[in-house]
Amino acid sequence: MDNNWFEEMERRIPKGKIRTRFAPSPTGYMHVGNLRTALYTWLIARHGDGTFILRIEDTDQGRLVEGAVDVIYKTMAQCRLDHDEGPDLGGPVGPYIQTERRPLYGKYAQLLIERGHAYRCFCEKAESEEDSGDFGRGDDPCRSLSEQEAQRRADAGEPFVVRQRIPHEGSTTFHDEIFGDITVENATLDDQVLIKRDGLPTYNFANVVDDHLMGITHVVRGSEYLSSAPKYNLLYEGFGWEIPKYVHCSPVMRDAHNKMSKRHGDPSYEDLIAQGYLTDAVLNYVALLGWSPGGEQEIYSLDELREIFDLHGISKSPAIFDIEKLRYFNSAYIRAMSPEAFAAVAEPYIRQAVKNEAYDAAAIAGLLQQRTELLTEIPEKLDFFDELPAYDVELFTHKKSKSDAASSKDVLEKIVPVFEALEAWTDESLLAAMVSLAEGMGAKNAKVMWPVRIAAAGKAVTPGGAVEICRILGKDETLRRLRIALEKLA
RNA sequence: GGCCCGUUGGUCAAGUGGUUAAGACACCGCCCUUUCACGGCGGUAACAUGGGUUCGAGUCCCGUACGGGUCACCA
Repeated sequence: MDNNWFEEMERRIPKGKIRTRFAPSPTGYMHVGNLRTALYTWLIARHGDGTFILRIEDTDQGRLVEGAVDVIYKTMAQCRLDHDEGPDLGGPVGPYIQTERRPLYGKYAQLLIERGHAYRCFCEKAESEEDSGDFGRGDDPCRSLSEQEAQRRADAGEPFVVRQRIPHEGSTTFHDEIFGDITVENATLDDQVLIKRDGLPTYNFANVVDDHLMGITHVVRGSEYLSSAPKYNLLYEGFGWEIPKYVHCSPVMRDAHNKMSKRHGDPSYEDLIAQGYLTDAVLNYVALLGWSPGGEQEIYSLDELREIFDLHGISKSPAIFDIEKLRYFNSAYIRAMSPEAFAAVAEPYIRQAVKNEAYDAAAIAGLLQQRTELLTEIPEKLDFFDELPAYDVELFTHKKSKSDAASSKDVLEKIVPVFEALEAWTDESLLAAMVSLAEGMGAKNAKVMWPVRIAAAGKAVTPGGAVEICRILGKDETLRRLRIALEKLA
């Protein structure tokens, strides 16, 4: 073995700073749990002024998805989870795509074999579940093959896998930042495969080698890997490497029994955006799904999260994804936007419903901002602008303002000439006109406002009141609609 | 089934031996009001369970139940 090569690899490892990595396998789908893992991983690095790395784990040749890596880049960029090293940026410990690191794993596996912590196994691939269960639990005949014999068969071209040699005796304790110390009997661990028959490493082996070689200090991953973690310790011990901090996160669930999944139709990050959710709201909500900063505050910007993030607030138990609460976060984020920013994101949705350019999109956005939870809900709220809907005179009946068909007819007959005479068509002039009519009639404002709004919009629920609706509609269109109402009420 | 892990209101959760067991979403009621919202006020609702330890347990220990994970040449 080339000791210089190993030493050179060790020398390349950056030391001293926090280094974390997000290591997705390219499936073409960024589900919510994935996004949360990426967020926490990024947060740990950024909170500690560390380095955040993107690594692609593509060792499963059977599951490659075209364009999947682009989905990852795009999502990370949209979420502003920037990385410092990765396939696209390079870095001191690359390459950052596992299939491009292929030769490395073989060398480290060989090192383990020489040290007696691994062995070549020439057995046929287990066909049935029963077969696989017993093998590798120490019963694998290849485990006791002499090194000379194994080398001879390998040289003869006989296919093999490399398995980890787990001790039959004793126990292994590993430490997790969230779950604490976990101890298992070595006898319950199997001689897991390290190098597959195709020469590529398994996830478990590639992870250990790459995390070490890339100087990763905090390994963040799903709790489904918890039970294989003790085997990692044995691997680290076999190599004589320092064990990184492990942070296992419980899954994000769709209900009490099932994880969020594409198969069940649960939304990915992209789906949520398409459904009208804001990236910042999604990030904020996801951060709090399974993690708590402790206080009563719930709304946090990415910068604030970076400031306060502490991995010890991560929960041990799974959290159910609640779309209702995400919706609430989304509406809170929308309301907190500047009017200009909201107008900018809302405009495309406004124009889906309002084609008439005479109606100002920014003005309409002003009405919508305080009452929009999802961007995609915008068009349906605006269907009365381009065309007055067909509506029933029953709409003029309103208990609270004591309005009915007769009173509405009376109000509209009186307001039409007032509106006709109005020179300025502004919120102020419209309001003044209607308030003074109400005063003159000895009625509450609502008695006037209700029929005007119904006549102008033709529907019971509108974004904005009579004043705003009339203002945006303009004088001519408003009067036209009020006269139509009078005909209906005649 | 073996091994590992988990369990505070419907949901997210605070809580690290002494609290009237926070807060948020959802839900209900009231108020504000030109509709719907927004906002304000209030309400319903929880420590899975049985034993210990202790003056005292949601907090510590053991059992049970329920749930999840894992037991792949997938990650």
